Amino acid sequence: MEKKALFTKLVSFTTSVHRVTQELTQNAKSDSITPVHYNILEYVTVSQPVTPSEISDCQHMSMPNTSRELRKLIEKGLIEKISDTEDRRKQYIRLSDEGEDLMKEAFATIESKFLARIQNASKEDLEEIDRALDILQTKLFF
Amino acid sequence: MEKKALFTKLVSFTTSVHRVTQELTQNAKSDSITPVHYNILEYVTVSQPVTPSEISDCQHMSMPNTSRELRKLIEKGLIEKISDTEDRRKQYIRLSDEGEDLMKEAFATIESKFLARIQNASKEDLEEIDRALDILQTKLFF
DNA sequence: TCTTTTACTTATCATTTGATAAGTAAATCA
DNA sequence: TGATTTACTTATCAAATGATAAGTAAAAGA
Repeated sequence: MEKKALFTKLVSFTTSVHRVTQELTQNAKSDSITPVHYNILEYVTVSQPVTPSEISDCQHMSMPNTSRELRKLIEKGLIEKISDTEDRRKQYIRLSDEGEDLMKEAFATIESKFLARIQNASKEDLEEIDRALDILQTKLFF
Repeated sequence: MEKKALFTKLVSFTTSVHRVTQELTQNAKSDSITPVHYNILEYVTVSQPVTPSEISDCQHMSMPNTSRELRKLIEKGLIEKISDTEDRRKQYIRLSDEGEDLMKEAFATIESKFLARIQNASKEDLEEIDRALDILQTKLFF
């Protein structure tokens, strides 16, 4: 069946994506940052401001553990907590200036590795890649 | 610059891939299997037979830790170790029958979730997805 | 043959992560 | 107003993971 073959292809594809992502983010994650902390920071970076609950949901982490890790990140000066003015139970998390710097550096490292990876791609290749990303983003990884 | 935009697109794409992968493999990872063990088993499944050194390289795990985790998986009866007949320092790891069963079940769970995800896709969509996977696999995630 | 290298193991310790119970304060509901 | 729910915190314990030192046995090299 065709869908079965597609599934097999998907498995090796996601394996490759994970491998390449790991290669790209290797060393980008500044030392003294654990994987969990990096993932939280990455999520906050692209979605800020976010609530602890959202982080908990998205990172599949219990609220107590999320709370603990956020406290550690605050102690490291990488994120800030802001109370909601309307609902005082709610908190918003965003990067501190120091956190912004750290993530900017990380993304710069990742980007330069990415550019090295596609340096031999032609203009047509890049357009194909662009279109392929759009297709998979909308039709498979929504 | 166009490559910059492509990089931004890649970042949100890989984020989506990770999120969806996590959704698909959720619950597929039988309980009593840790993330590290699951990753090792997945790697062994698609690449067996593999040596401990290869697992160590691929999973970015030190040899001592790899050795320990493999011992645990052997104790659980999920993998087997076979000595190389030519080079007696070398070992080969492959799934045991029990391990095969476990991974078959895991992949079946993942596949059914995948099928549910693409159930509304037309034949044309599936062909587009297929082509897009090929393009990205060869031109970006090699 | 002697030295070095390779492949892997054992042991140990610190840190991270996961899980659970219990608690606070604010908002919502009835 | 009193009960319930929501959002989050604190505390604690067990388990998983990471890092390092030291060691074994076989192969390869000089």
